[in-house]
Amino acid sequence: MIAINQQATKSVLAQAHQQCLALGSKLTTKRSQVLEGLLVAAKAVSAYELTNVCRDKLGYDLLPMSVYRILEFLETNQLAHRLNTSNKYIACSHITCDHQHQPPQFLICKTCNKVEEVEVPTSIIESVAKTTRKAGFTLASSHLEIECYCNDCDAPETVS
Amino acid sequence: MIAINQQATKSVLAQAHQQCLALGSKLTTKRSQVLEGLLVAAKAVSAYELTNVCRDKLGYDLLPMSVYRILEFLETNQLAHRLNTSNKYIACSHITCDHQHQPPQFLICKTCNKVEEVEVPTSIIESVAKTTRKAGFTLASSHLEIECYCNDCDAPETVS
DNA sequence: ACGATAATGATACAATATAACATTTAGAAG
DNA sequence: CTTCTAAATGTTATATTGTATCATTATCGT
Repeated sequence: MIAINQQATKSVLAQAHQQCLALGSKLTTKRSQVLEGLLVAAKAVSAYELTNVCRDKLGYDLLPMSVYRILEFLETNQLAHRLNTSNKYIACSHITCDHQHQPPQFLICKTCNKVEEVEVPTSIIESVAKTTRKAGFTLASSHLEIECYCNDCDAPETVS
Repeated sequence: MIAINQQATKSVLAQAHQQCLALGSKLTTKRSQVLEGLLVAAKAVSAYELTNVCRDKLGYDLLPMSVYRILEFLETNQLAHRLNTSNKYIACSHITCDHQHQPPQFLICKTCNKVEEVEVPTSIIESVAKTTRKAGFTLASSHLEIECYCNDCDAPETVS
C-alpha cells in the first residue's frame, strides 16, 4: 500500500515536472517537495500545516514564507488549488491528465477537509454567467467551493 | 440623499429589531450599532474594518472581539452574512422582505468589494446536490460566492 | 432585592498572510 | 571559464484575521 502510493506520488511529480517545462517554468527541488507534501497530506491543509507535513512526514525543512511562495507558483502552474473558503490548499487532482479542464468545483468536507475535485457542469457555468451579467458584473472565475460532509464524517444532524 | 439613506437605515434597523424578537432574541444597542456599521459600509468589510467604520463614521466605540461576537449573532439571526472567500461581512440585503429565501448567491467585486446578493436558482441547487450525492458527500450549504468585477471596476483585462 | 442568565469588556494569544531586503543559485553572454 | 543577470530562496519583521478565557455589567423572572 505504502509502496504503491510512493510510486504514484513519484509519477505525479514526474508529470508535474513535464507540465512546468511545457509552461516555461521549472519544478525545483523545493517546489517538488511542497507538492509532494500536498500529495501525502491527501486533504486540504493550511500553509503552516503543510510546513509541518513536509517536516514530519518527509523530512523536508521549509519556512512558511517559502511555502506560501511555492504554493502560489504551484497554483499558477495548475498543480495546486487554493480553497478560499477554508484558507487551505490541495494538490490538483488532474495533474496526470492532459486534456483541458472546465473550472473546478470542490466538494469540501467541513469536518475532515477531504476534498473531491470535479468539473463544474456547463449548465451551471452558463447560469452563473447569466446571473452575473444581469446584475451588472463580469465573471472573474467560475471556480466553485461547496461545503459538504463526506460519508466518513456524516452531517452532525439531518440536513434538509 | 444623506437624509434618505439615514431614513432607510433607521427603517431597516427597526425591521431587524422585529425580526430578532420573532426569533426569540434581542437586537441590543451594540448589535444595532454593528448592523448600522454594515449598512453604512455598503460593501463587504472585515471585522476590524467594521470596527473602524463604526468609530469613524458613526462614533460608536466597539472592540473587535465584540464585533466578532455580534457578527456571529447577526448571522444566526439572518441579518448579516459572512463571505468565506474574503473573510468579510455584509448586511443581509433582505432584512425588509418577509418571505422565505433560497440560499444566497453573492456576486463579489474583487476590486472594490461591492456585493450583489441574489438567490441561487433552483436548477443550480439541484445540480449541485446531485453532483454532491454522486461523489458520496452530503451538502452542508448551497450558499455560493462568485468572484466578479463590477461595472465600476471592470476587469483588469478581457476575461474569456 | 435576589439570583440566574445573557451580554459585553478586557487581555492575551493563535493562525493566516505579506512586505522588504539579503543571499544563493542557475543560466545566458561574453 | 568567468561574469552578469534574473530567478529562487532565506530571513526577519509585521500585518491581518480569529479565538480562548476570565471578569464585569445588564436584564429579567421570581
